[in-house]
Amino acid sequence: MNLGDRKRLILQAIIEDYINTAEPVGSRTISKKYLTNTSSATIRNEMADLEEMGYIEQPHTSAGRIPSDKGYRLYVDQMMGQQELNKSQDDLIKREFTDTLGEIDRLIKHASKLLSQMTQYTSIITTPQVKKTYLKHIQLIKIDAGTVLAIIITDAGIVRNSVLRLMRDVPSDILEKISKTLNESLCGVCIEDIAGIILKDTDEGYAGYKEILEQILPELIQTLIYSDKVEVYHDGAANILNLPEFNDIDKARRFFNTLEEKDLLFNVLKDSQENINISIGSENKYEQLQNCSLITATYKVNGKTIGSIGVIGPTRMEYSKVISIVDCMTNNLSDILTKIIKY
Amino acid sequence: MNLGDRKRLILQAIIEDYINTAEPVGSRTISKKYLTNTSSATIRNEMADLEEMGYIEQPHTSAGRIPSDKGYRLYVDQMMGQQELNKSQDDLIKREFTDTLGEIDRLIKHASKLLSQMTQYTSIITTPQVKKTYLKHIQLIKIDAGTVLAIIITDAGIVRNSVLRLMRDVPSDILEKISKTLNESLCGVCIEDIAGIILKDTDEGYAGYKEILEQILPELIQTLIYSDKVEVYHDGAANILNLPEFNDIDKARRFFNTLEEKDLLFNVLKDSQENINISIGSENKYEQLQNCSLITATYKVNGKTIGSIGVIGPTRMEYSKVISIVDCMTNNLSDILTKIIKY
DNA sequence: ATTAGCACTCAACTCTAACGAGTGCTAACA
DNA sequence: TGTTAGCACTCGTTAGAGTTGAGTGCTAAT
Repeated sequence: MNLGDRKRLILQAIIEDYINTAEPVGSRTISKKYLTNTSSATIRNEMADLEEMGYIEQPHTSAGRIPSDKGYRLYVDQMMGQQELNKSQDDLIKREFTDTLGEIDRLIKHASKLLSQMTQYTSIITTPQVKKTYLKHIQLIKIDAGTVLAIIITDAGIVRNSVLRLMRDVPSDILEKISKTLNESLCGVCIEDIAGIILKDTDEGYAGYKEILEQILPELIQTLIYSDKVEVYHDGAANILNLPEFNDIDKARRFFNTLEEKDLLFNVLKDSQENINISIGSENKYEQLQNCSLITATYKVNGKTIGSIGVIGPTRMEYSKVISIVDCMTNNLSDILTKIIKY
Repeated sequence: MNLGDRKRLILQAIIEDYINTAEPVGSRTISKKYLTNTSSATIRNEMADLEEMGYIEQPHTSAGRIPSDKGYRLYVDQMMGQQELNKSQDDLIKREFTDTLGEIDRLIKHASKLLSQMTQYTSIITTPQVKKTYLKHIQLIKIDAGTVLAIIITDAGIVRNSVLRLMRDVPSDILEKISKTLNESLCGVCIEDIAGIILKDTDEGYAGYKEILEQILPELIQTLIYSDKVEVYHDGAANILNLPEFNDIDKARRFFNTLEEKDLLFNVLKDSQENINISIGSENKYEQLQNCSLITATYKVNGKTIGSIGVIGPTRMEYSKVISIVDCMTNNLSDILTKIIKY
C-alpha cells in the first residue's frame, strides 16, 4: 500500500495541477513543472503504476491523467498541506461577523454568502435546529380579542413566534399568569420534550384557568413542532457556472435541480455530524452529488451542535483552501453565536 | 398607426408562434399554419412592411422574423387575449395558500415558489415592508440581567423582534410599565414616524424611569430601522436553463449574476407600484434586464401595498398566461394576508 | 392587390484532413 | 536494475470546404 516517495510526488503533482487547470495532466508537464530531474518516460512508467493502483485515470487513450476519487481521498488524508488562511481572509471573516450582531437567522445567511464568496463554490447551510435547544423563556401576549402571540426564546438565543387563535377572549392578566407558570415549569426543558411535559402537568398548578389553558396548549404545541422546520439555504450557485466541468448546460441544469432538492441537502448536512466532513465524488450517498465533492462542518452554541454549513464544488476542489475557510468560518460562527447568547 | 387587419393577424401569428417555438417565423409557416387563405408571397410583403414599422426584425438575412420589443408591447396592449386560468390552476393557488396559514414571511416565500413552478420562469419577491405599516403592539420582555427582547407587531400582522442590551439590569415590572406607556403613545403610529415621536415624547408620561428609557430608546429605534430591511428572494432560477435563449452558458451566467444583485431586483420591484406592471426588453431601466421581460404586481394588506412579486423571463414570454397567474396570485395573497390579520 | 416563380443569402451541418498532446513499448545506457 | 531516448500509435480537437435548406426580395403574370 505504501507508494514510494516518487509516486507520491507524482500523484500530488497531478492532483494539484488538475485542481488548477481542470485539464488532464501529461507526463511531460510533470517532468517540466514538478519533477525536473526525472524524465517524462520514467514518469510515464510511474503513472502506469498509479493508474493500475486506481489513484488516477485516463479519460481516453491519448490524454493525460486525472485523479480518481480514490486519489483525491489519499491526497486529502495524507498529502494535503493544511493551508493557512492569509491574514486578510481571516480578518475578513472576523470583521464580517462582528458587523452582523443581530438576528441569528440573518447571521447564518450572511455566513453562507461569505462562504460562497470566499471559496467561489456553492455554499449550503441549515438554520439552527430549535428542538435540540432548551427553553429559556416563553411569553404570551394578547394582541386582539381571541388573538394571542406566543414568543419562545431558547438558550441558543433563537426567538420564534407564532400567532395563536382562541375561541374566546382571554384577559391580559390571565395570560401573564399563564406565562409565568409555563416559565416555571418549562424553563430549561429541551424543546423536543416539551410537548410531553406540558400535557402531563396540565392538572397541577394551573388552577383557575385550566379551561383557557386547554385552548392554548394544543396551539402552542403546534407552534413548537412547527417552529422546528429547519430551513436549508444555498448561496453562490452561479459560481459553478464559471467552472469548466459545468460548461455543459445539461450538467449545470442537473446541479441546479439538485440544489432545489432541499430535503436531499438537509439530509446531507444532517449526516455529517463530524467536526469537519469531506465526501469526495462517489463517496457521496446521493447519486446526484457523485460528481461533486462536499465539505461540511457544524456550528455550535455552548458546545452544542445546532446546525451545519458546507461547500459543494467539483471533485477537483481546492480542498486545502476550502477546508481552512470552512473551519475558520464555523469557529467564528460558533464563537459569535455563543457570545451573542451569553453576552 | 393603424395596421390593418391582415397585418395585425400576421403580427399576432409571428408573436404567438415565436413564443411557442423560440425559432424565427417564416412567411411560409404563417401561410400554412395561420392565414391559410393567403399566400406566402403576400405575407412576405406584409412582413416587409411590419419590419419597416419596427414591429418585427430579422436576426439575419435568410431567416424568418422575430418580434421586436415594440411588437411585444403592441401585442400585450392590444392583441393579447386575457387568458383564463383553468380551474385546476386556480384551485391550486387557492389550496396552496390556505394550507400555509403561518408566518407571513414563509407565506411570501411559498408564493414565490408556487409562482415559479406555475409559470416555469423565475419569480422574484420582496418581503413585506414594515415601515409603511402601523404599530399595533410593542412589548419588552426581560430575558436576562441586562438583556431585553423587544417585540413589535404591526397592523399588517408582521412580527419583528430584536434583542436589546442594556448597561444595567431593569426589573420586569418596570419593563411592563414602559411597555404599557409605549403602547399608549405609539399604538397606531406609522412605523417610519416612530423614531421622531419617541424622542419628542421622552419628557412626558415616563416619570420615574426616564433614565432607563434613555437606555432603551436608542436601541429600540435602531431595531425599528433595522427591522425594515426588506429582503428579496427568488425562486426557480434553474427554470431558465430550460429555455433556448439561455443555452449559451455566458448568457445563463449573466442572468444568474443579475439575480444575485438584490439591490437591483429590489429597485425593479419597488419601481412598479402599478397594480400590474409589464416591462418588455429594452423598456427595462437596467441594462442587465434588457433581454428579459418582467411582470410585477403588488400585494396588499387592507388595501395598503406592502410588497411586490414578479416574474422574470425571456422577452418571448407567455405574457397572457403569466399575467393571469401573477394577477391571481396577488389577489389571493392579499386576501389571505388580510384575513390572517383581521381574522 | 395577389400570387407564382426564381435567384440569392446565409446559418447550420457534414465530411475530411491536418495537428498535436500524450501514451506505451522497446532498446540502449549507467 | 532503474532510467532514458526514440518512435509508432491513438484520438480528441480544430479548421476548412462543400452541401443543404429555410427564407427572403424582386419581378412578372394574373
